[in-house]
Amino acid sequence: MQDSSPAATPKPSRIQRRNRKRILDAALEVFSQHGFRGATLDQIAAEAGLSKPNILYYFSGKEEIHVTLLNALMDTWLDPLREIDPDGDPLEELLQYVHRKLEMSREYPRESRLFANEIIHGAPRMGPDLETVLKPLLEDSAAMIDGWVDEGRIAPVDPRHLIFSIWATTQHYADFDAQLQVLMEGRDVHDGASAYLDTLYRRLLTP
Amino acid sequence: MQDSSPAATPKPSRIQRRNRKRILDAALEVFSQHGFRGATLDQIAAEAGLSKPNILYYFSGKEEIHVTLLNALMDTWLDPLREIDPDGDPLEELLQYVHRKLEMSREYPRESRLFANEIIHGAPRMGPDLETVLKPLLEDSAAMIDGWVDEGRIAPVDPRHLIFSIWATTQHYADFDAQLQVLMEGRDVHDGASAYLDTLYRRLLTP
DNA sequence: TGGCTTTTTTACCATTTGGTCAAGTTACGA
DNA sequence: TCGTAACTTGACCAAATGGTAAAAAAGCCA
Repeated sequence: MQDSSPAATPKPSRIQRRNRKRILDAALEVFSQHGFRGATLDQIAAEAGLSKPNILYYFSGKEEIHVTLLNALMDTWLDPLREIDPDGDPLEELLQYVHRKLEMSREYPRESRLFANEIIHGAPRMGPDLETVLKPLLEDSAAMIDGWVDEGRIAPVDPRHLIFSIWATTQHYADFDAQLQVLMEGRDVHDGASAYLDTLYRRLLTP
Repeated sequence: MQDSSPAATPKPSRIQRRNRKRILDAALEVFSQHGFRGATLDQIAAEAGLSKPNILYYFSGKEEIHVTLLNALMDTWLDPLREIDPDGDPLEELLQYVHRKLEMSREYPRESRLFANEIIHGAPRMGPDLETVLKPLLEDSAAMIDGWVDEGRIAPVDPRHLIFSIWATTQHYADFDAQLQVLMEGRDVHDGASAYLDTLYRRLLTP
């Protein structure tokens, strides 16, 4: 069942897989911390425990590493949205979505920052994916929510801005962590956030 | 009433003021678009219509330009929060704050992105300001909101997370503009956002 | 207008950095 | 175990970039 089509990549060897993974892990760390321009191949190489030319043996350049990360990210990042069950209880489904997104911000802050950084700078390497992957998914989700509103199962709300606000509020906890560390010194940020967001969206959506 | 203390900067000439302003304007444009590392002095110089060495005549280096921008930004950025009237109607005061912040995101998206970029990368140049300026203001505001809750004038809510969510939802429209342009192609983003956020926070806070 | 200060430019420099290349070294199937 | 392909590395390079030095030009005031 493995790939065997003619023009495709032959077959990644064990070493290939191991080193590509090392590189991508290291690159995620470095890119999410310093941004694309701020990151250097030397840093990535050091973090990965490989030499710089060796990294360029596995990837054609800095750009390709970055794009690979972004593409891989996109899917996992949107999974929670896909997992919303159109047949479930609307309020609970949406609240669960909020909590899953918040959880992702805590589990994968580097991915969140990588993504935020890319968008802030005009999404120069994500244009196509935004259009072909994100947009259709947003439209589907919006239609679903609109349906729930029409049935009177949640309070009337603009579905797109609802989704934007969920993205904004949950990812904020990953992207602005440095600020929160200063402002919430000592307090448990995550538990407070979870409770607050639950209240926020429950009051918004309860019919 | 002008400055005349001994050790202070003598007196900025007309040319000084004009060129420093040009440089800061240009730097805001370039930094907000490419980030600190991604911006080059040559770009700033071109944008400002000055030569690179001339820029270094007015600022000691790239770093100083960036820090100057960040400091100037901090104050105007927090003004809306300071303008909340403790004696006004709580719900209306908070909603007005939301709208003012949203307005700032639309009027000054470059400033928003500059700030976001700095925080995402760990706030390496804003640590002190966060602690001395932002934190006290947050604490004051939180106390005020807590007071309103205790008096039963707004629904119970965690004041700090409330403020965080206002920051997140409003600034999102500036920081993630590239994404919104793709997703909301054609639609009027701002009007929708204004109406949505009004609903969101009204339902959250109405006692 | 002459002389002083402020401003601007031309020509450089040192470092960083993405990327190349050819010469090793290692893994692995026959 | 031998040969070939896969992998790794040290030595380099060219371009980009932050910054400097000193001379030239422009303002400004008496």
